[in-house]
Amino acid sequence: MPNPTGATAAPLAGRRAQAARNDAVILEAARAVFLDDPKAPIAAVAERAGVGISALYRRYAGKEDLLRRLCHDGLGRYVAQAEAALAEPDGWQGFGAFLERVVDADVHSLTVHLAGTFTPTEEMGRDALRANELTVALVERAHATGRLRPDVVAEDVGLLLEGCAALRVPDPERTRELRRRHLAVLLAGLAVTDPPLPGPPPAAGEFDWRWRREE
Amino acid sequence: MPNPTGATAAPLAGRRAQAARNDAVILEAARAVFLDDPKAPIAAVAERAGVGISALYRRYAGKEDLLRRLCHDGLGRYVAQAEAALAEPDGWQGFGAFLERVVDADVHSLTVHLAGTFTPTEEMGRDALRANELTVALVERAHATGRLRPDVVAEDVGLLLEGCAALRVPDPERTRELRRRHLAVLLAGLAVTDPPLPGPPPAAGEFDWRWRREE
DNA sequence: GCAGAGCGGAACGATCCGTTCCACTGCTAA
DNA sequence: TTAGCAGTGGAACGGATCGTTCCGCTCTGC
Repeated sequence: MPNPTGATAAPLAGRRAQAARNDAVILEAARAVFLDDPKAPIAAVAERAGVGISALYRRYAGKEDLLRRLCHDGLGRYVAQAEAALAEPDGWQGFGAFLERVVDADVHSLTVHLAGTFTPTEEMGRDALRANELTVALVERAHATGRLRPDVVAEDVGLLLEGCAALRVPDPERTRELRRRHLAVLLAGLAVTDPPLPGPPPAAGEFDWRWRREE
Repeated sequence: MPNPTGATAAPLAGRRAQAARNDAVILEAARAVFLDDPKAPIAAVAERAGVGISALYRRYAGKEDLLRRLCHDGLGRYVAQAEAALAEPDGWQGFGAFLERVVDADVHSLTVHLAGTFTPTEEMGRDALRANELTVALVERAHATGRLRPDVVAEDVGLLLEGCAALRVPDPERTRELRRRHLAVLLAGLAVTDPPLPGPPPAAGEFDWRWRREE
Protein backbone atom coordinates (compact mmCIF):
# COMPACT_ATOMS: atom_id res chain seq x y z
CA MET A 1 0.00 0.00 0.00
CA PRO A 2 1.97 2.99 -1.22
CA ASN A 3 -0.65 5.54 -0.23
CA PRO A 4 0.24 6.55 3.32
CA THR A 5 -2.59 8.29 5.09
CA GLY A 6 -6.19 7.82 4.21
CA ALA A 7 -6.79 11.46 4.92
CA THR A 8 -5.65 13.02 1.68
CA ALA A 9 -4.30 16.48 2.05
CA ALA A 10 -6.19 18.18 -0.72
CA PRO A 11 -4.71 21.66 -0.92
CA LEU A 12 -1.54 21.89 1.09
CA ALA A 13 -0.54 20.26 4.26
CA GLY A 14 2.93 19.03 4.82
CA ARG A 15 4.06 16.20 7.00
CA ARG A 16 3.70 18.23 10.13
CA ALA A 17 0.06 19.01 9.46
CA GLN A 18 -0.69 15.38 8.80
CA ALA A 19 0.89 14.46 12.09
CA ALA A 20 -1.19 17.01 13.92
CA ARG A 21 -4.31 15.70 12.25
CA ASN A 22 -3.39 12.16 13.19
CA ASP A 23 -3.14 13.22 16.80
CA ALA A 24 -6.83 13.92 16.85
CA VAL A 25 -7.84 11.07 14.56
CA ILE A 26 -6.05 8.51 16.65
CA LEU A 27 -7.47 9.76 19.91
CA GLU A 28 -10.97 9.75 18.53
CA ALA A 29 -10.53 6.28 17.10
CA ALA A 30 -9.18 5.03 20.39
CA ARG A 31 -12.15 6.46 22.21
CA ALA A 32 -14.60 4.82 19.85
CA VAL A 33 -12.85 1.45 19.90
CA PHE A 34 -12.27 1.16 23.63
CA LEU A 35 -15.73 2.48 24.34
CA ASP A 36 -17.09 -0.41 22.35
CA ASP A 37 -14.74 -2.95 23.90
CA PRO A 38 -12.38 -2.04 26.74
CA LYS A 39 -10.21 -5.02 25.90
CA ALA A 40 -9.89 -4.34 22.21
CA PRO A 41 -6.47 -4.89 20.64
CA ILE A 42 -4.42 -1.85 19.88
CA ALA A 43 -4.33 -2.80 16.23
CA ALA A 44 -8.06 -2.17 16.08
CA VAL A 45 -7.44 1.43 17.05
CA ALA A 46 -4.89 1.87 14.29
CA GLU A 47 -7.18 0.29 11.75
CA ARG A 48 -10.13 2.43 12.79
CA ALA A 49 -7.99 5.53 12.63
CA GLY A 50 -6.78 4.54 9.18
CA VAL A 51 -3.16 4.70 10.22
CA GLY A 52 -0.39 2.21 10.83
CA ILE A 53 0.63 0.94 14.20
CA SER A 54 3.76 3.06 14.12
CA ALA A 55 1.73 6.23 14.16
CA LEU A 56 0.30 5.05 17.43
CA TYR A 57 3.53 4.09 19.08
CA ARG A 58 5.08 7.38 18.06
CA ARG A 59 2.57 9.13 20.30
CA TYR A 60 2.12 6.75 23.21
CA ALA A 61 4.65 4.66 25.05
CA GLY A 62 2.32 1.68 24.93
CA LYS A 63 -1.20 0.52 25.29
CA GLU A 64 -1.33 1.35 28.95
CA ASP A 65 -0.26 4.89 28.21
CA LEU A 66 -3.05 5.36 25.72
CA LEU A 67 -5.62 3.88 28.06
CA ARG A 68 -4.49 6.15 30.84
CA ARG A 69 -4.83 9.18 28.64
CA LEU A 70 -8.31 8.12 27.56
CA CYS A 71 -9.44 7.47 31.10
CA HIS A 72 -8.06 10.75 32.29
CA ASP A 73 -9.93 12.52 29.51
CA GLY A 74 -13.12 10.84 30.61
CA LEU A 75 -12.56 11.92 34.17
CA GLY A 76 -12.09 15.46 32.92
CA ARG A 77 -15.36 15.30 31.07
CA TYR A 78 -17.15 14.05 34.12
CA VAL A 79 -15.79 16.90 36.18
CA ALA A 80 -16.68 19.43 33.49
CA GLN A 81 -20.24 18.16 33.24
CA ALA A 82 -20.64 18.19 36.99
CA GLU A 83 -19.42 21.75 37.22
CA ALA A 84 -21.78 22.79 34.46
CA ALA A 85 -24.65 21.09 36.25
CA LEU A 86 -23.82 22.86 39.49
CA ALA A 87 -24.06 26.15 37.62
CA GLU A 88 -27.67 25.47 36.63
CA PRO A 89 -30.26 27.29 38.72
CA ASP A 90 -32.54 24.34 39.49
CA GLY A 91 -30.87 21.66 41.62
CA TRP A 92 -33.16 18.86 40.58
CA GLN A 93 -33.09 19.64 36.90
CA GLY A 94 -29.35 20.09 37.03
CA PHE A 95 -29.02 16.67 38.59
CA GLY A 96 -31.10 15.03 35.89
CA ALA A 97 -29.41 16.88 33.08
CA PHE A 98 -26.02 15.94 34.45
CA LEU A 99 -26.88 12.25 34.44
CA GLU A 100 -28.28 12.49 30.96
CA ARG A 101 -25.21 14.16 29.57
CA VAL A 102 -22.84 11.75 31.25
CA VAL A 103 -24.83 8.79 29.98
CA ASP A 104 -25.06 10.26 26.50
CA ALA A 105 -21.34 10.80 26.23
CA ASP A 106 -20.70 7.34 27.66
CA VAL A 107 -18.28 8.92 30.08
CA HIS A 108 -18.78 6.08 32.49
CA SER A 109 -17.35 3.56 30.04
CA LEU A 110 -14.34 5.80 29.61
CA THR A 111 -13.59 6.05 33.29
CA VAL A 112 -14.75 3.13 35.40
CA HIS A 113 -14.52 0.47 32.74
CA LEU A 114 -11.02 1.46 31.77
CA ALA A 115 -9.77 1.75 35.33
CA GLY A 116 -7.65 -1.12 36.51
CA THR A 117 -6.05 -1.66 33.13
CA PHE A 118 -3.22 0.70 33.95
CA THR A 119 -1.40 2.13 36.95
CA PRO A 120 -3.06 5.45 37.76
CA THR A 121 -1.13 8.69 38.15
CA GLU A 122 -1.38 10.92 41.17
CA GLU A 123 -3.13 13.56 39.12
CA MET A 124 -5.82 11.05 38.24
CA GLY A 125 -6.27 10.36 41.91
CA ARG A 126 -6.76 14.04 42.53
CA ASP A 127 -9.24 14.32 39.69
CA ALA A 128 -11.13 11.30 40.93
CA LEU A 129 -11.34 12.91 44.32
CA ARG A 130 -12.62 16.12 42.79
CA ALA A 131 -15.19 14.17 40.78
CA ASN A 132 -16.36 12.63 43.99
CA GLU A 133 -16.73 15.96 45.73
CA LEU A 134 -18.70 17.38 42.84
CA THR A 135 -21.01 14.38 42.85
CA VAL A 136 -21.66 14.86 46.53
CA ALA A 137 -22.43 18.52 45.94
CA LEU A 138 -24.75 17.63 43.09
CA VAL A 139 -26.71 15.20 45.22
CA GLU A 140 -26.82 17.61 48.12
CA ARG A 141 -28.23 20.33 45.93
CA ALA A 142 -30.79 17.96 44.51
CA HIS A 143 -31.81 17.01 48.03
CA ALA A 144 -32.21 20.67 48.89
CA THR A 145 -34.95 20.95 46.31
CA GLY A 146 -36.94 18.26 48.06
CA ARG A 147 -37.51 16.45 44.79
CA LEU A 148 -34.92 13.72 45.39
CA ARG A 149 -35.94 10.96 47.74
CA PRO A 150 -34.05 11.44 51.01
CA ASP A 151 -32.46 8.00 51.20
CA VAL A 152 -30.44 8.50 48.04
CA VAL A 153 -26.72 9.04 48.60
CA ALA A 154 -23.97 10.28 46.31
CA GLU A 155 -22.67 6.79 45.77
CA ASP A 156 -25.97 5.83 44.20
CA VAL A 157 -24.94 7.87 41.19
CA GLY A 158 -22.32 5.27 40.37
CA LEU A 159 -24.98 2.60 40.46
CA LEU A 160 -27.19 4.49 38.05
CA LEU A 161 -24.40 5.18 35.62
CA GLU A 162 -23.19 1.61 35.73
CA GLY A 163 -26.69 0.37 34.99
CA CYS A 164 -27.12 2.72 32.07
CA ALA A 165 -23.69 2.06 30.63
CA ALA A 166 -24.46 -1.64 30.55
CA LEU A 167 -27.18 -1.13 27.97
CA ARG A 168 -25.77 -1.68 24.55
CA VAL A 169 -26.99 -2.69 21.11
CA PRO A 170 -24.98 -2.75 17.89
CA ASP A 171 -26.31 0.61 16.72
CA PRO A 172 -24.76 3.41 18.80
CA GLU A 173 -27.61 5.84 18.20
CA ARG A 174 -30.16 3.30 19.32
CA THR A 175 -28.02 2.55 22.34
CA ARG A 176 -28.23 6.18 23.29
CA GLU A 177 -32.02 6.13 22.98
CA LEU A 178 -32.41 3.01 25.08
CA ARG A 179 -30.15 4.40 27.75
CA ARG A 180 -32.18 7.59 27.89
CA ARG A 181 -35.31 5.55 28.32
CA HIS A 182 -33.73 3.57 31.10
CA LEU A 183 -32.46 6.71 32.77
CA ALA A 184 -35.93 8.24 32.60
CA VAL A 185 -37.31 5.28 34.55
CA LEU A 186 -34.53 5.62 37.08
CA LEU A 187 -35.08 9.33 37.52
CA ALA A 188 -38.76 8.74 38.02
CA GLY A 189 -37.86 6.22 40.67
CA LEU A 190 -35.50 8.66 42.34
CA ALA A 191 -38.21 11.23 42.88
CA VAL A 192 -39.81 11.38 46.30
CA THR A 193 -42.02 8.45 47.15
CA ASP A 194 -43.08 6.74 50.32
CA PRO A 195 -41.22 3.49 50.88
CA PRO A 196 -37.51 3.78 51.72
CA LEU A 197 -34.95 1.90 49.68
CA PRO A 198 -34.00 -1.54 51.01
CA GLY A 199 -30.57 -2.42 52.35
CA PRO A 200 -27.71 -0.18 53.43
CA PRO A 201 -26.75 2.41 50.82
CA PRO A 202 -23.53 1.93 48.86
CA ALA A 203 -20.68 3.03 51.08
CA ALA A 204 -17.98 5.47 50.12
CA GLY A 205 -15.21 3.80 48.18
CA GLU A 206 -17.20 0.64 47.63
CA PHE A 207 -17.01 1.08 43.92
CA ASP A 208 -13.34 1.90 43.89
CA TRP A 209 -12.13 -1.68 43.79
CA ARG A 210 -11.41 -1.41 40.12
CA TRP A 211 -8.90 1.29 40.89
CA ARG A 212 -7.04 -0.63 43.49
CA ARG A 213 -3.89 -2.41 42.44
CA GLU A 214 -4.06 -5.95 43.66
CA GLU A 215 -3.50 -8.65 41.05
CA MET B 1 -25.95 -48.87 34.39
CA PRO B 2 -28.52 -50.93 36.31
CA ASN B 3 -27.81 -52.20 39.74
CA PRO B 4 -27.66 -56.00 39.51
CA THR B 5 -26.95 -57.46 42.92
CA GLY B 6 -29.46 -56.31 45.43
CA ALA B 7 -26.65 -55.45 47.78
CA THR B 8 -26.66 -51.67 47.54
CA ALA B 9 -28.88 -49.16 45.82
CA ALA B 10 -29.27 -45.91 47.70
CA PRO B 11 -25.81 -44.93 48.90
CA LEU B 12 -23.55 -45.18 45.91
CA ALA B 13 -20.00 -45.58 47.05
CA GLY B 14 -16.62 -45.67 45.46
CA ARG B 15 -15.73 -44.45 42.04
CA ARG B 16 -19.31 -44.25 40.87
CA ALA B 17 -20.26 -42.06 43.76
CA GLN B 18 -17.41 -39.70 43.10
CA ALA B 19 -18.48 -39.42 39.52
CA ALA B 20 -22.05 -38.63 40.46
CA ARG B 21 -20.87 -36.09 42.96
CA ASN B 22 -18.60 -34.53 40.39
CA ASP B 23 -21.53 -34.08 38.05
CA ALA B 24 -23.07 -31.63 40.45
CA VAL B 25 -19.84 -30.07 41.64
CA ILE B 26 -18.68 -29.32 38.13
CA LEU B 27 -21.96 -27.80 37.09
CA GLU B 28 -22.06 -25.61 40.13
CA ALA B 29 -18.48 -24.52 39.65
CA ALA B 30 -19.13 -23.75 36.02
CA ARG B 31 -22.10 -21.63 36.98
CA ALA B 32 -20.10 -19.69 39.53
CA VAL B 33 -17.13 -19.16 37.26
CA PHE B 34 -18.96 -18.16 34.11
CA LEU B 35 -21.32 -15.99 36.09
CA ASP B 36 -18.32 -14.08 37.28
CA ASP B 37 -16.68 -13.94 33.89
CA PRO B 38 -18.42 -15.23 30.78
CA LYS B 39 -15.10 -15.54 29.02
CA ALA B 40 -13.30 -17.45 31.75
CA PRO B 41 -11.02 -20.30 30.66
CA ILE B 42 -12.33 -23.79 31.11
CA ALA B 43 -9.41 -24.61 33.35
CA ALA B 44 -10.81 -22.17 35.89
CA VAL B 45 -13.93 -24.26 36.13
CA ALA B 46 -11.94 -27.41 36.78
CA GLU B 47 -9.84 -25.67 39.39
CA ARG B 48 -12.86 -24.22 41.14
CA ALA B 49 -14.55 -27.61 41.14
CA GLY B 50 -11.40 -29.19 42.54
CA VAL B 51 -11.18 -31.70 39.72
CA GLY B 52 -8.94 -32.27 36.74
CA ILE B 53 -9.70 -31.16 33.25
CA SER B 54 -10.45 -34.72 32.22
CA ALA B 55 -13.43 -34.86 34.54
CA LEU B 56 -14.84 -31.99 32.59
CA TYR B 57 -14.25 -33.35 29.14
CA ARG B 58 -15.74 -36.69 30.13
CA ARG B 59 -19.07 -34.94 30.64
CA TYR B 60 -19.10 -32.30 27.96
CA ALA B 61 -17.95 -32.44 24.38
CA GLY B 62 -16.20 -29.12 24.78
CA LYS B 63 -16.49 -25.65 26.18
CA GLU B 64 -19.31 -24.75 23.87
CA ASP B 65 -21.28 -27.74 25.05
CA LEU B 66 -20.90 -26.73 28.69
CA LEU B 67 -21.86 -23.15 27.96
CA ARG B 68 -24.91 -24.30 26.08
CA ARG B 69 -26.00 -26.44 28.96
CA LEU B 70 -25.51 -23.61 31.42
CA CYS B 71 -27.41 -21.15 29.28
CA HIS B 72 -30.24 -23.60 28.76
CA ASP B 73 -30.45 -24.11 32.49
CA GLY B 74 -30.71 -20.37 32.98
CA LEU B 75 -33.46 -20.17 30.41
CA GLY B 76 -35.31 -22.88 32.31
CA ARG B 77 -35.00 -20.94 35.51
CA TYR B 78 -36.33 -17.84 33.87
CA VAL B 79 -39.35 -19.72 32.57
CA ALA B 80 -39.95 -21.34 35.93
CA GLN B 81 -39.82 -18.02 37.76
CA ALA B 82 -42.13 -16.43 35.24
CA GLU B 83 -44.65 -19.22 35.60
CA ALA B 84 -44.49 -18.94 39.37
CA ALA B 85 -45.04 -15.20 39.14
CA LEU B 86 -48.06 -15.68 36.88
CA ALA B 87 -49.54 -17.91 39.55
CA GLU B 88 -49.46 -15.14 42.13
CA PRO B 89 -52.77 -13.43 42.71
CA ASP B 90 -51.61 -9.81 42.44
CA GLY B 91 -50.34 -8.93 38.98
CA TRP B 92 -48.23 -6.00 40.09
CA GLN B 93 -46.68 -7.74 43.04
CA GLY B 94 -46.03 -10.80 40.91
CA PHE B 95 -44.25 -8.65 38.39
CA GLY B 96 -42.00 -7.11 41.01
CA ALA B 97 -41.31 -10.39 42.73
CA PHE B 98 -40.44 -11.98 39.42
CA LEU B 99 -37.86 -9.32 38.64
CA GLU B 100 -36.41 -9.59 42.10
CA ARG B 101 -36.00 -13.33 41.92
CA VAL B 102 -34.49 -13.24 38.46
CA VAL B 103 -32.05 -10.55 39.52
CA ASP B 104 -31.19 -12.39 42.73
CA ALA B 105 -30.40 -15.61 40.94
CA ASP B 106 -28.41 -13.71 38.30
CA VAL B 107 -30.37 -15.57 35.67
CA HIS B 108 -29.74 -12.81 33.20
CA SER B 109 -26.00 -13.39 33.30
CA LEU B 110 -26.61 -17.04 32.62
CA THR B 111 -28.75 -16.47 29.59
CA VAL B 112 -28.12 -13.29 27.69
CA HIS B 113 -24.46 -12.92 28.55
CA LEU B 114 -23.66 -16.47 27.56
CA ALA B 115 -25.62 -16.34 24.34
CA GLY B 116 -23.58 -15.95 21.21
CA THR B 117 -20.73 -18.06 22.54
CA PHE B 118 -22.26 -21.24 21.13
CA THR B 119 -24.61 -22.35 18.39
CA PRO B 120 -28.06 -22.63 19.96
CA THR B 121 -30.21 -25.74 19.69
CA GLU B 122 -33.76 -25.75 18.42
CA GLU B 123 -35.02 -26.52 21.87
CA MET B 124 -33.35 -23.43 23.19
CA GLY B 125 -35.09 -21.45 20.51
CA ARG B 126 -38.40 -22.87 21.66
CA ASP B 127 -37.61 -22.09 25.28
CA ALA B 128 -36.55 -18.58 24.42
CA LEU B 129 -39.83 -18.14 22.60
CA ARG B 130 -41.73 -19.41 25.60
CA ALA B 131 -39.78 -17.08 27.90
CA ASN B 132 -40.80 -14.25 25.67
CA GLU B 133 -44.45 -15.18 25.78
CA LEU B 134 -44.38 -15.44 29.53
CA THR B 135 -42.75 -12.05 29.81
CA VAL B 136 -45.45 -10.53 27.65
CA ALA B 137 -48.11 -12.14 29.81
CA LEU B 138 -46.42 -10.86 32.94
CA VAL B 139 -46.34 -7.31 31.66
CA GLU B 140 -49.92 -7.54 30.43
CA ARG B 141 -51.09 -8.70 33.80
CA ALA B 142 -49.17 -5.93 35.50
CA HIS B 143 -50.77 -3.43 33.18
CA ALA B 144 -54.19 -4.81 34.04
CA THR B 145 -53.66 -3.78 37.65
CA GLY B 146 -53.19 -0.19 36.56
CA ARG B 147 -50.06 0.09 38.66
CA LEU B 148 -47.60 -0.19 35.76
CA ARG B 149 -47.15 2.91 33.69
CA PRO B 150 -48.88 2.35 30.36
CA ASP B 151 -45.92 3.06 28.07
CA VAL B 152 -43.89 0.15 29.41
CA VAL B 153 -43.60 -2.79 27.03
CA ALA B 154 -42.44 -6.36 27.56
CA GLU B 155 -39.09 -5.67 25.96
CA ASP B 156 -38.39 -3.15 28.71
CA VAL B 157 -37.90 -6.09 31.04
CA GLY B 158 -34.71 -6.97 29.23
CA LEU B 159 -33.47 -3.44 29.77
CA LEU B 160 -34.13 -3.62 33.49
CA LEU B 161 -32.45 -6.97 33.88
CA GLU B 162 -29.47 -5.90 31.86
CA GLY B 163 -29.05 -2.83 34.00
CA CYS B 164 -29.25 -4.79 37.22
CA ALA B 165 -26.96 -7.55 36.05
CA ALA B 166 -24.30 -4.98 35.25
CA LEU B 167 -23.95 -4.07 38.90
CA ARG B 168 -21.15 -6.04 40.41
CA VAL B 169 -18.71 -5.76 43.30
CA PRO B 170 -16.23 -8.38 44.49
CA ASP B 171 -18.50 -9.61 47.28
CA PRO B 172 -21.43 -11.59 45.83
CA GLU B 173 -23.73 -10.93 48.77
CA ARG B 174 -23.15 -7.21 48.56
CA THR B 175 -23.72 -7.39 44.84
CA ARG B 176 -27.13 -8.87 45.53
CA GLU B 177 -27.96 -6.06 47.92
CA LEU B 178 -26.91 -3.33 45.54
CA ARG B 179 -28.89 -4.89 42.74
CA ARG B 180 -31.96 -5.02 44.93
CA ARG B 181 -31.53 -1.38 45.72
CA HIS B 182 -31.18 -0.53 42.07
CA LEU B 183 -34.21 -2.63 41.19
CA ALA B 184 -36.25 -0.88 43.86
CA VAL B 185 -35.51 2.45 42.22
CA LEU B 186 -36.46 1.03 38.86
CA LEU B 187 -39.71 -0.42 40.13
CA ALA B 188 -40.59 2.89 41.71
CA GLY B 189 -39.94 4.50 38.36
CA LEU B 190 -42.12 1.96 36.60
CA ALA B 191 -45.16 2.82 38.66
CA VAL B 192 -47.69 5.15 37.12
CA THR B 193 -46.60 8.75 36.73
CA ASP B 194 -47.47 11.56 34.39
CA PRO B 195 -44.77 12.10 31.78
CA PRO B 196 -44.41 9.37 29.14
CA LEU B 197 -41.06 7.75 28.50
CA PRO B 198 -38.92 9.34 25.77
CA GLY B 199 -38.09 7.68 22.48
CA PRO B 200 -39.61 4.65 20.82
CA PRO B 201 -39.80 1.61 23.09
CA PRO B 202 -37.39 -1.28 22.48
CA ALA B 203 -38.75 -3.31 19.59
CA ALA B 204 -39.26 -7.05 19.61
CA GLY B 205 -36.08 -8.92 18.84
CA GLU B 206 -33.92 -5.87 19.27
CA PHE B 207 -32.03 -7.53 22.04
CA ASP B 208 -31.63 -10.82 20.20
CA TRP B 209 -28.51 -9.81 18.34
CA ARG B 210 -26.36 -11.77 20.68
CA TRP B 211 -28.17 -14.90 19.60
CA ARG B 212 -27.71 -14.37 15.95
CA ARG B 213 -24.82 -16.13 14.24
CA GLU B 214 -22.93 -13.66 12.21
CA GLU B 215 -19.23 -13.48 12.84
C1' DG C 1 19.70 17.25 -2.83
C1' DC C 2 19.83 15.35 1.73
C1' DA C 3 18.99 14.24 6.58
C1' DG C 4 15.56 12.63 9.10
C1' DA C 5 10.69 12.91 10.92
C1' DG C 6 6.88 10.27 10.28
C1' DC C 7 4.80 6.29 8.72
C1' DG C 8 2.95 1.35 7.17
C1' DG C 9 2.94 -3.09 8.22
C1' DA C 10 5.45 -7.51 8.53
C1' DA C 11 7.68 -10.15 12.04
C1' DC C 12 8.55 -11.64 16.68
C1' DG C 13 7.94 -13.33 21.12
C1' DA C 14 5.03 -13.91 24.96
C1' DT C 15 0.88 -15.47 26.67
C1' DC C 16 -3.36 -17.67 26.89
C1' DC C 17 -6.56 -21.38 26.15
C1' DG C 18 -9.10 -25.35 24.27
C1' DT C 19 -8.26 -29.89 23.56
C1' DT C 20 -5.80 -34.24 23.49
C1' DC C 21 -3.27 -37.77 25.53
C1' DC C 22 -1.29 -40.84 28.74
C1' DA C 23 -0.28 -42.89 32.98
C1' DC C 24 -2.52 -44.17 37.12
C1' DT C 25 -6.17 -45.62 40.50
C1' DG C 26 -9.37 -48.49 42.57
C1' DC C 27 -14.13 -50.42 41.61
C1' DT C 28 -16.60 -54.06 39.47
C1' DA C 29 -17.66 -58.17 37.35
C1' DA C 30 -16.43 -62.76 36.59
C1' DT D 1 -8.48 -63.11 43.23
C1' DT D 2 -7.69 -60.74 39.28
C1' DA D 3 -8.33 -58.70 34.69
C1' DG D 4 -10.45 -54.89 32.71
C1' DC D 5 -12.03 -50.52 32.48
C1' DA D 6 -14.58 -46.26 33.87
C1' DG D 7 -12.95 -42.31 35.86
C1' DT D 8 -9.39 -39.16 36.75
C1' DG D 9 -5.30 -35.64 37.14
C1' DG D 10 -2.53 -32.91 34.75
C1' DA D 11 1.30 -32.31 31.43
C1' DA D 12 1.82 -31.27 26.67
C1' DC D 13 0.45 -29.50 22.18
C1' DG D 14 -1.04 -26.48 18.68
C1' DG D 15 -3.45 -22.60 17.40
C1' DA D 16 -4.78 -18.00 18.15
C1' DT D 17 -4.20 -13.38 19.89
C1' DC D 18 -1.83 -9.32 20.91
C1' DG D 19 1.69 -5.89 22.41
C1' DT D 20 5.80 -4.34 20.74
C1' DT D 21 9.79 -3.86 17.74
C1' DC D 22 11.97 -3.05 13.51
C1' DC D 23 12.94 -2.18 8.75
C1' DG D 24 12.35 0.13 4.59
C1' DC D 25 9.90 3.71 2.45
C1' DT D 26 8.10 8.57 1.49
C1' DC D 27 8.12 13.14 1.52
C1' DT D 28 9.27 17.57 3.83
C1' DG D 29 11.89 21.23 5.52
C1' DC D 30 16.07 23.27 4.84
